[in-house]
Amino acid sequence: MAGAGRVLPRAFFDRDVVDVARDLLGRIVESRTPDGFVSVRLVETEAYAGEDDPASHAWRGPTPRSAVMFGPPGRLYVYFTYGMHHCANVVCGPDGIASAVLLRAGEVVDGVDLARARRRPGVADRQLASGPANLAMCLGLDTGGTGTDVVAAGSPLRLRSGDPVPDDAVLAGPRVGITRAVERPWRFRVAGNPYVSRPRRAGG
DNA sequence: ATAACGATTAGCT
DNA sequence: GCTAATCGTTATA
Repeated sequence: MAGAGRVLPRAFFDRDVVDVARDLLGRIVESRTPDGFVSVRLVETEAYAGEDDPASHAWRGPTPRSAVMFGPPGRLYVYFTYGMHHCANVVCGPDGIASAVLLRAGEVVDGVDLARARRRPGVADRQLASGPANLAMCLGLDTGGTGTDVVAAGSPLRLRSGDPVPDDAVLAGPRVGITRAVERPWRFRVAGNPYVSRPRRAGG
């Protein structure tokens, strides 16, 4: 919204996915749907580096589900998992290189009422978007959002420049919920921020 | 056609 | 810390 800065250009996403994941902290994701507007300040992300990354959905080449990851940067990849959850990624790197950043957590800064309505009743505000599935829920995203161009004018989901987080305020640690390539420290979060996905030890 | 499992979460011990 | 919930995707036959 006003004050959230300019819409991030496609070139922002057309870079090394690890750099993009770190640089997305402090940026604003905004969702505009028929039922309203919600915006979230990102505080936690993860990088997935495509065919070279055993933890990535793109690891063994394109499938119907992961096809969008192999396309141009700036598109959404929303997948359904555990029979009940949706998680949202933004495709990064040049066309043909399947990498993406998983949006893991954030602070709802606008449209809090709508975000609350999309979550179970009674959820604390600091937990509204704490976790990738919770964040996707706040934004009203499901697999139908896959392919959305977050750079296009009038897109229902866009990213704005917000206030970038300086490197010395960023913690890097292992990614969550994966069993392969666990050692790659490609989860990034804002140090000491209360809106990160559920309480974890510092440095983790 | 079928089986195994997952980039999770909430609730309970 | 442990586990049920729940179904699309993927691999295998």
